[in-house]
Amino acid sequence: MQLPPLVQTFVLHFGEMGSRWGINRTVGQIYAVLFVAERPLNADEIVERLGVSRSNVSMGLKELQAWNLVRLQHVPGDRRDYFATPEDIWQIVRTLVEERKKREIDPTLTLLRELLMQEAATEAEQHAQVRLGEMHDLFELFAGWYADVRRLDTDRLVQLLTLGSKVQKVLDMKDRLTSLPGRLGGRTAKRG
Amino acid sequence: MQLPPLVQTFVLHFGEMGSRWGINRTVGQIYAVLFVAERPLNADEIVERLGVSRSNVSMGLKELQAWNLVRLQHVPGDRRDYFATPEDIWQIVRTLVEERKKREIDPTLTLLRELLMQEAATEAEQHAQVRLGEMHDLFELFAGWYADVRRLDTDRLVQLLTLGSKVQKVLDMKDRLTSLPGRLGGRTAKRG
DNA sequence: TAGCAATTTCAGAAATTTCTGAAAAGTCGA
DNA sequence: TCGACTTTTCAGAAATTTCTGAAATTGCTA
Repeated sequence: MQLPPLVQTFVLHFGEMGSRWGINRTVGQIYAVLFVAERPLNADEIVERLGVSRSNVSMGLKELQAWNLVRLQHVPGDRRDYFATPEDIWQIVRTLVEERKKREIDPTLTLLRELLMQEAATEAEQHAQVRLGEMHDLFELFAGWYADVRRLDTDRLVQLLTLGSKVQKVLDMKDRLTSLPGRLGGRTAKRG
Repeated sequence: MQLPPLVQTFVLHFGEMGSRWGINRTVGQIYAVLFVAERPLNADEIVERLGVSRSNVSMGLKELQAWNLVRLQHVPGDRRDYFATPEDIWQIVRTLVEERKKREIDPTLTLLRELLMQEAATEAEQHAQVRLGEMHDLFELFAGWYADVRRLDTDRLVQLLTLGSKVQKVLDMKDRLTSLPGRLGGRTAKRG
């Protein structure tokens, strides 16, 4: 691995974290290298810096592009593909929110819907369906939340996160000023 | 695997999703079985339903307890340990928020702090530090957000998620009624 | 302390994921 | 169309993670 110490530490850490974020080590490292790079890099430059195989970098870049976490660019007079992370760090947040929804929420929501349509034969299944109903409502709430957050522009996103401990106060305020639709406590919001 | 079809489908799916959520298949399946169960189950009952080894269930339960996702109970006159998922599904949300922070945010935040303390020798390292500074601020914002959300009671949590497409409106409202601390756009909020 | 029931530990087996090298496919200018 | 350069694919190797069975440990009762 051919990197200044400070950068190397960051890249290695990001590689390890990758596995906790659903991407593999090399993909995490590639992202990290591109994130701190002063200019777009081509695949061979990444190979050089990380000391992994060319094919591994190729696959990693493909995955990062699928996640919309890196952008393909071209340098005039150079046929090779160059890659960079989007300049706006907030774009990353929006991307991650979107991908998480797609990978972690939506598939389960689809399955839960199907299971709730089925006829429960036994008593055990009936009880299970009640529980699955609760989970369905929870996931649906999350799906909506993620979808909404994704649509926020950067300023609003920053605001939302900066609210911090004031979330409580703002919710109180909202409470006073608007009427809430439907029932909320206990069983989560009722479907259909 | 000894389960009614509907439950089996759910359990298998949850096992697969587990890997996307940073837990392994069996751990996901154990959680799923407990979630739909009508009463607390002991380890052997879980072994029976899932068809995995006793030791695997033991380790899985240990991990779920570490995550605070299952609770150990005792049945009078029975020496065995019984396990159940907390009755309040919103407790799960709070738990997951907390664990995500602990596993995904905090370690990176710590590292970034350290790297920002270091003296940058080269120009490349100086540029890297600027980028790491941006990432640090982002992670700090997230850490604060997670910490705040974790503290919300169930009603507020439901409210927050139910806001849905009204997030934008509420932020506008907040904008008008309160003064915002510090700078927000462009470079994320400045440190110390 | 012995004897039994339950749980935990852990080394190695099995399964899965990641990575590589070699070959194939794509792209461009002449 | 050829040839040089670049990227992609993919079968098998390597690494990692998960799972198991056997043994050790814990805890209880007598």
